[in-house]
Amino acid sequence: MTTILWFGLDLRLSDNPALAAAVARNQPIVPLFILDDEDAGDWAPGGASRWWLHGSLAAIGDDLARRGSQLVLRRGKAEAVLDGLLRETGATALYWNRRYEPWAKARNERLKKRVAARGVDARSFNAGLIHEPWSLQTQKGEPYRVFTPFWKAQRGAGVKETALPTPPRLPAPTDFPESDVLQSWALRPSTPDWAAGLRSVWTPGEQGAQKRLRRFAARAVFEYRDRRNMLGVEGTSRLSPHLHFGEIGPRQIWRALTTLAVTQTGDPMAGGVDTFLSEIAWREFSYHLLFHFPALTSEPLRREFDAFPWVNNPALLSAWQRGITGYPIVDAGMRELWTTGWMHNRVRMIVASFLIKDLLVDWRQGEAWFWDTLVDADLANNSASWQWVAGCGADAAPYFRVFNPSLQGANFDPAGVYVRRWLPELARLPNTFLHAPWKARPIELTDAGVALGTTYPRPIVDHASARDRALAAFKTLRTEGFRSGL
DNA sequence: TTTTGAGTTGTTCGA
DNA sequence: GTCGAACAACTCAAA
Repeated sequence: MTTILWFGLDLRLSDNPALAAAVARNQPIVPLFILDDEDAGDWAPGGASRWWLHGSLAAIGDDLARRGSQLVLRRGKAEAVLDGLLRETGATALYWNRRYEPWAKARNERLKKRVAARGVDARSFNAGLIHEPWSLQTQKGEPYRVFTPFWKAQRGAGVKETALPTPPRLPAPTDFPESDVLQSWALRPSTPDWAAGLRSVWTPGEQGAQKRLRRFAARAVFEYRDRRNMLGVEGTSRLSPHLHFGEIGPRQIWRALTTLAVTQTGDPMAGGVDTFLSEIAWREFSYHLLFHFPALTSEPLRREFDAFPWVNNPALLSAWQRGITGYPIVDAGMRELWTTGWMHNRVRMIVASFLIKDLLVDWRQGEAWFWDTLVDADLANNSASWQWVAGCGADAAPYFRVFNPSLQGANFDPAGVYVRRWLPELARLPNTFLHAPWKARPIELTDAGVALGTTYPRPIVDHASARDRALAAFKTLRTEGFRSGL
């Protein structure tokens, strides 16, 4: 009467519906994780995500062991792995929390039918979203295409479900099935080991997630509205990778912050809570879009962008990736990404705008780079956000919104803390020129130890003319409307 | 059915 | 230095 509990992007024991349902069944549980790269195809986790996944699996493995259980690791196509394991264990139930990536959704629906046909109680639950993508809809019964009405609907609906407790023990089978050794999956880099910067910043796993939440709730959330765009301070939650892997759920965050705000002020949305939860809602909106418009990952939602004259220039793309564009705020961001697997949200917009509008490089190239380098790489968020900046997505940025990198730097990093942290070669430049070194006089560069073109690059494009070029290119588009959902 | 108000994150220009 | 307008036109959501 064994239950197989199949983990995915829900690597936590608290408030985990599939786990709670398995425990309630009161039969032996076999916890399982499948490394299903083949199923995921192009969207198998990238390098930074794999590093995180290793840590997260190790953490939940330990948590399960402390509760008398054991995480079973298998690799391959999920349907084949599950066929085998159902046979090995004679399990009569298979529970998991839902995923929404198009490849996973299709696979799991197929799998559920197949397994259920054999008499196995196959059930899926919601651990990853506040509301299922099909449960929020406009009055006409259609998916939302604009964020604000979506957010109003979501806020109005709130979080009804109460938190599910962490089970103190999981009933164990007499024997656990064989498991791969985590190390053998080689999810972490070895030669070269580029993960030192990641290790110094992040603690994958449920406990790391709870710690981040506590830290954010203790202080930063109440200043979130004012400080989230300040690059020199830690004004954001840094919960994104934990959320992606489901080490914490959005409902847990919602409950924790609204409860805190009520206690302190009587208003559940007080201070920065409303602003922060609207960012959580952006994540939900991205999933909403991905669910209803699965082409989101690789095709512009607005059809007219099919004809956009993107520039295929590997040298420009490479300069952007390596953080040698000559625009300090862009280069600082790209190096923060490379070093830590994460980038401040404001800077993500700046570098994305630069790639798309200043370099006219196809947004999908940026999407792919982020996919490989971000520890929080998330198919819904990544796709929706790149489309948003490119102007081809839902509720997209107007075409004339072109970020000026030196102005953005001056506005959001006025003291140069962020740029100096990631570009030490510019550290001695005075603030006046830090975000536009090409404007400094030779003597000022020399004094700061900067040799443009040698120790730090000259700008690879002139922003003013690049802006004009982008505006001209975007103007050629004629509205053709939304890509069909199917 | 028709109408209406609104739509995450910006920049530049000219008064 | 500061401020408002212009940068398009369209689509979405709801009344």
